Amino acid sequence: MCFVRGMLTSEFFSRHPLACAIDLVGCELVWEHCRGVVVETEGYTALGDEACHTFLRRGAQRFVDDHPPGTAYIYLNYGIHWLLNVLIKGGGMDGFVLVRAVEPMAGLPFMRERRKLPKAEQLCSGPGKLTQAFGIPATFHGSSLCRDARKAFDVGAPERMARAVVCDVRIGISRAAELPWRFLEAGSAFVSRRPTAAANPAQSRAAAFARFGLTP
DNA sequence: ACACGGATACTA
DNA sequence: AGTATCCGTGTC
Repeated sequence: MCFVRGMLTSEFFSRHPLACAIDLVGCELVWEHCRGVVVETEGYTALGDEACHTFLRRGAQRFVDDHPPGTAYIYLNYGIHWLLNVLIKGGGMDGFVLVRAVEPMAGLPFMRERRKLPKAEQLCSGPGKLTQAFGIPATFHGSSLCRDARKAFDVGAPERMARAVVCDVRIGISRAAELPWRFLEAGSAFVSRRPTAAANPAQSRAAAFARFGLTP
């Protein structure tokens, strides 16, 4: 994958879900006046992953069938929090990437107004927090993140993309929770939960790909 | 430690 | 219509 500064296209989301989850770390999430670097993601595969919505929710598989890669999959969790996922499709294995944490870069006054909290480290340090901070509405569910540059993912700055990545187990799920499919920017203070440093050493993006047998 | 809260997909 | 489950957050 060749990284050129600019909005990510459907091509980016037409690879293995874990490859997309790794490469989204360091990219920027853009939503109107708000912008931030993605520092934590989780990968979910439509097949062989009991934690993926396609495993129990009939509508989820229909969603995969009916939408192109790069479509936003937004759902309500615990009756309170809206969680932003991206549909990954067309790369041999379909699935989703859950955006779990973002380091705010622009639009912080808007985020503080919606979050009612002052500390920048906690504005977007969780999947429910970031959708609230960015003001991403549930009505965007089913819309493409590849169509409008004001509501999209951008490739991050080179120095940001060069930072090490940490692989850790996924968080907050009861099924298939042991899979190390959570990816964090090494050393980030903006993640939802810090990884256990000893068991999960930081590694290069290429090394993370190699760990899962992925090809760039 | 616990309360909060609603969509989805079951059973009947 | 009733029940079980769910990829979380804030406050106690």
